[in-house]
Amino acid sequence: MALSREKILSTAFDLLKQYGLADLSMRRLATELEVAPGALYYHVKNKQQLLASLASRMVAEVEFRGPSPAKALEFGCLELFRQLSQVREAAEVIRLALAVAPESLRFVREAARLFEQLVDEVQDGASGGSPAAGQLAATMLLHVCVSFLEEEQTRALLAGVTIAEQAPSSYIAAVQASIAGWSG
Amino acid sequence: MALSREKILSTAFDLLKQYGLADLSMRRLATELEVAPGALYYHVKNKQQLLASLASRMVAEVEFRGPSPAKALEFGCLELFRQLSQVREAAEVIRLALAVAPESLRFVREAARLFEQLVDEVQDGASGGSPAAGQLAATMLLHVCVSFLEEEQTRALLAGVTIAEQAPSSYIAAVQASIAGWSG
DNA sequence: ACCTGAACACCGTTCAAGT
DNA sequence: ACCTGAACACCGTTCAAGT
Repeated sequence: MALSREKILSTAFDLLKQYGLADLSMRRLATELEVAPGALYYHVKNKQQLLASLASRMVAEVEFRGPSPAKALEFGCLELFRQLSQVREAAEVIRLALAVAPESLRFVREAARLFEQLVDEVQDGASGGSPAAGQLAATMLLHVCVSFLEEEQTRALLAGVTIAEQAPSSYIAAVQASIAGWSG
Repeated sequence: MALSREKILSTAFDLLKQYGLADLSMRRLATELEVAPGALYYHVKNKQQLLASLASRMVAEVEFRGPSPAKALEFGCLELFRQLSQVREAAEVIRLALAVAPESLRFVREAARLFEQLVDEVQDGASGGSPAAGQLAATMLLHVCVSFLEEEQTRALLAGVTIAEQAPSSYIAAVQASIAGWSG
């Protein structure tokens, strides 16, 4: 089968899950795909862009559902934890994308929208929270989520146990604090 | 002058400030110090430990002062911004230390103590917030601070301007939200 | 005790040349 | 259009040998 951007991305994802970020090199990826290193650069611009695309894919399926903006945000964060818990070094990859192009992440766009609704609701005038503030809150929330996820993953690694898919109470507390702090 | 751990650390700090993390390699550092690369390993265990020590030094002088725990925390975060604003890639270096050994950072220990006081105050019984919760809140706060600092630094870099030492309102809002969310 | 020289096992990226 | 081969300019870390 010929090389393709899609094939590169999915193999990179497998490598990340199995061996971690340190072993996800362009050369290792090329070896895995049985091509020369240079071949990759015909399909992706560079390693940074590849990792940003990987981040998008990692959070692409997270959905926000709930009776209120606050509940939907909380739900989305729990979904996020479930989907990233088994992905080694998910935090670093997400942060890279957050630094380079936050709006490229569906999670950020959705969460920003919900934060704006949340502020509208609390202030219950209609003038509305500014979109900039919404995006700020959304990136903060994602930063908090991945930081706590990372802490749990590190803990699990050191303890030699597999991490639960269900987010621990400390994670939930941090998420609720972040949401509450923003809508107060 | 003979090589020493101290000299290595301060030169590494200079390199970080001037050229950024990507150019802070063990080999570059050795060249700057006019020694062979291997010489460094007589004084530091490895690059990771060197960066963790650098992180400690970067936040060592931040002090928390104010009439209440909440105000002191806010003050400390503003101090943090001032002290890190001119340090390129401060965020990445701090996060590394947070992942490896959070309690090695004075900032985390102090903030944890203040969060415990804060919770005691609000609940105004004396039984006390657990130390684990305090440290959790402290690491979250530091994660939020460096994430927002990073965002400002990136923005300034793209705009081609030098970042202000005074924290912007978005930073202050994020800090207040984090503190408020935890004491609610 | 402290440092050098040299090696080992890697990196990301580019680019002429081939098919 | 797509890929190889080979190079360029680097990495972190180790370790025998020297002073």
